Amino acid sequence: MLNPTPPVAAAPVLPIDQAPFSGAPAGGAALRLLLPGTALFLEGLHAAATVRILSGCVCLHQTLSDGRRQILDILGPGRMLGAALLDTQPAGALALTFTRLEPVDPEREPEALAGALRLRLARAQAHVVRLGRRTAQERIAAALLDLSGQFARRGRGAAHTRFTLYPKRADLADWLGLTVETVSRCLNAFRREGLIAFDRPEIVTIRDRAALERRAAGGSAAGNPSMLSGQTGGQP
Amino acid sequence: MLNPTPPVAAAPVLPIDQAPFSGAPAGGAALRLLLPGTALFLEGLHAAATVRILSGCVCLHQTLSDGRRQILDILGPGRMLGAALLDTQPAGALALTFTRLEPVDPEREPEALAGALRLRLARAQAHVVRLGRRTAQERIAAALLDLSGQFARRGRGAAHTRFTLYPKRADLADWLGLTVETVSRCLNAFRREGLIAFDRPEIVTIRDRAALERRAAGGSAAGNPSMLSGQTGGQP
DNA sequence: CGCATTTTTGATTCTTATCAAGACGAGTGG
DNA sequence: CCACTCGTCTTGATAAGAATCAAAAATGCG
Repeated sequence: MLNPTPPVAAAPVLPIDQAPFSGAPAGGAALRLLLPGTALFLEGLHAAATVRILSGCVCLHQTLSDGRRQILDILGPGRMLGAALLDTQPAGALALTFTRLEPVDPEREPEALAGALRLRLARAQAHVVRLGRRTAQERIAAALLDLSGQFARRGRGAAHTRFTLYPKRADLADWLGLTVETVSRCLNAFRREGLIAFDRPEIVTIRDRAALERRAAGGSAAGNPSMLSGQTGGQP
Repeated sequence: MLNPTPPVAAAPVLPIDQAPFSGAPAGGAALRLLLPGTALFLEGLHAAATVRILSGCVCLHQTLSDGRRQILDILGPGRMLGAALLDTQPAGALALTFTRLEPVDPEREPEALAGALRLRLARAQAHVVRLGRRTAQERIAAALLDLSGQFARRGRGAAHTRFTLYPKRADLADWLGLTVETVSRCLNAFRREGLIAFDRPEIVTIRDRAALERRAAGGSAAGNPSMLSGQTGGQP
């Protein structure tokens, strides 16, 4: 079990409040725009830095001693990031696309911070469930549902089923404990079966959400209609 | 991927403040003693109930729609359990041995509660790392180190290396996303190699902690000395 | 266009789940 | 005390799933 994902073509590692492309919007508080691939240096982060994602996508990850990388969570708009949400473990964050951040003052909204912490825990536990004794297809199906919840913009009325899959195949692999090849095979299997559709690998459409949910819950191709599991989060 | 663990020979499911064998110790606050196999009903738990484990062992678990069970965490003395630490997900707790609980007043020690929440998150993330793309032996090795940290009573001076493995093989399997057979095979492989020792399956001695740490970090039998990973928690 | 990255597909190997059955221990009842 | 049962643990044989190895398409960029 090896073959660490080759070191990401790393953008410069920056302390969280020196991210590139800073802007100063109306309110006076600094807004930040991150380039895809920008790494936020969160390990020895000083206390007060907490931000909220306005748009884009960030992954939280941990690099293991043997070079393997484990992505802990993938965060979309509305989710928070920073000191209090950071644990003792060495961890880092990486922008997966152009991402806008907004500073959060923990004094002004302590509730939001506590809520974010609970959300992180709930999602971490949901992810444990996704990883424990589940097949590759179950994991991928659950991941697609999770990400669609975070990144599909819901029109009023019916939910849009098309969304941008910001994490690349390698990111999904590192998140779900699989290999790039397996991720690709599963996605294409789902496409052949008509559960999802995509022309370019990054734009995914969910064609049969119910079937995907069955897959995520352990139902095989021949559907076993049962309650769905997991799926925590979504846009607040 | 199936074969749900057969339904645990379940003890009665009780609201957390009606656990059997209640006692009233000196302080006036109620102490509770749980029998092995006692299930604490945590799903729709009303707000104020929070307890601290004084002795024994409790596992937090989630039962999936298809009957499979995922153990989220295994808690030893000092760890807390209850409302604020409980997430939206349907979850339950199970005493794995005789367990004494002490009620905690969130008003009197809000810090402890916040700390417990952070510890839970840190451990959940560590567990994600354990489950993601790691071999059975790596998972078992990491689990043994974790549990020894929580359950080996440290004499002053050198740490004791013998501890009670409260979770049974089936519990370990449900925790680590493996099967009972694989858990048994790994433990016996470690024993044959002299990393650990046990006469009865429940009393384990760590004979070569450094080697176990290498295994947990991904080193094969032919050791690759590298930094250890994971292992969060321990007795406070 | 040519190069680098990402994605896809195929062939093979390895790990672990699955299926099956035996060993051990503790508790029960004759 | 022993035969019996039940639950747990162990061990073996086989098969399914995913990793690995290898290489070809697709995509994006300078």
